[in-house]
Amino acid sequence: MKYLDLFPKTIKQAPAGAESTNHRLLVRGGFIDQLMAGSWTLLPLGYKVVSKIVQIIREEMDATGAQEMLMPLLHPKEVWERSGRWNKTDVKEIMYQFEDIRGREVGLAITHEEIVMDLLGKHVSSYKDLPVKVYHFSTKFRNELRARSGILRGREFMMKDLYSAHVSEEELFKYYEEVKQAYLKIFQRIGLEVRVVEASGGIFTDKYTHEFQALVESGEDIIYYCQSCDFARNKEIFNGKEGDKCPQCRGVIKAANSIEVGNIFPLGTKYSKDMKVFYKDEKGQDKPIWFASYGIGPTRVMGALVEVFHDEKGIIWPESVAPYQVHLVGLDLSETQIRIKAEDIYNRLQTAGVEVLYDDRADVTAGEKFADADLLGVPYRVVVSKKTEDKLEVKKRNRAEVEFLSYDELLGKLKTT
RNA sequence: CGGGGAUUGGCGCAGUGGUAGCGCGCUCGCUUUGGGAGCGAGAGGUCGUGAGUUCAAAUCUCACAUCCCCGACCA
Repeated sequence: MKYLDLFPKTIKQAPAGAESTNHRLLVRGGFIDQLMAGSWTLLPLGYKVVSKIVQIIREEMDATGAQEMLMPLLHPKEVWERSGRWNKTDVKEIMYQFEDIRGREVGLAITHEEIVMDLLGKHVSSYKDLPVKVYHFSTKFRNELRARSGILRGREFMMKDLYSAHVSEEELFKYYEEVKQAYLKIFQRIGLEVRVVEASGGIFTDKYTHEFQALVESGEDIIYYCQSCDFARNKEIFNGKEGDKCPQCRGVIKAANSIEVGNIFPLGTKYSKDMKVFYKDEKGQDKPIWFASYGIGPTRVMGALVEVFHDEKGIIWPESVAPYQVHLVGLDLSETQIRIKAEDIYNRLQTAGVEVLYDDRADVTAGEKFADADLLGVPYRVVVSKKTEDKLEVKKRNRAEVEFLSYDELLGKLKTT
């Protein structure tokens, strides 16, 4: 991509009142744009990052045997009445519910348990039809009392939600563990350090659930975790304080701020019973379906990454989700030979399958180009100029030193990382 | 929904009663080119909305809207 083709341009000043890091940097870099409170456009750069996060999630979901599909966002009241959630106070608070022009009552998707149960009711009749593992990436609408923290808490956001249906509790928890491991792998690939934390189920279940919490100082959640073992609990269900002994291993409990980037819910047979969706076992008897749901918000993950990986100049993307691998900066482009060389490097990198953002602006000073490169946070900055002669000046975004490499040496470096 | 702050050109801001300004950005020209350049010339605003006070309102009063922050709530 040539810089001049990129939409939109970067912005020098952050929007007034934008305090959270992800808000400032993502807006300044042209990754996202705010339409109204809690409602964001993913601009081309932001969409690229989210797409990479989505692809990593997709690969790991598929690896568990789950199948991708796509469900509607406009839901009839009736399907939500079957679970009893349409009129639940805490659901009504966050669900956009309204009448269409014919007076039909509909709601915008806050989650899809009801829709999946409806599907199971139509398509699952025997134990032979189970298990079912389906997921989709789609928009969730939640009318938060207060949208905030940039893209971290919107009223409309992207979510991957996976649903699994099983014949028994044992089968359910076997798969539940498998998904938990898949989630850990996803966050590891994305570069986000997370803790698996016990938490309450909110509007989904009365049982405890597991949250995936990224440890970030600016996070709005507070978790207590053990320094010696994997014990961790959300503040909302932890009766203790920092410095206490771990109930699991007697280690020391620490408190930390965090951002919830994923959540898995072992819902049990509640939805099956509430919505009267059963399967027939080997004896021909109706049995409730064991059900679970699993969510990750790719847009929130992008925001969390910025909260974790940045410095005073801008974003520092992990390589697995960066919008480009190389930010090629051409300086002294008024000199024909240098322009030819820069374009040549650009073309060769692209042919080699490297994603390159090429700053080909001729009327902009070096300082401005470097500032943009730092802001956008692409992992490798490669400079072609008078000074670089027959080499390329390569600098990693997260390091201070530069090195002068040949094209082949650069390519080798990119391939090995 | 409670508390606080804000709303003036595309963005960031100044302007405490007398007919609106700065920086950045944008357009044109010239000069520049290793850390957000210089000079010159331009374009661009019924000052969030509505009502009120006043000879006169961006400025004072009231109401509303929107955005941001804190709280309650939450992927």
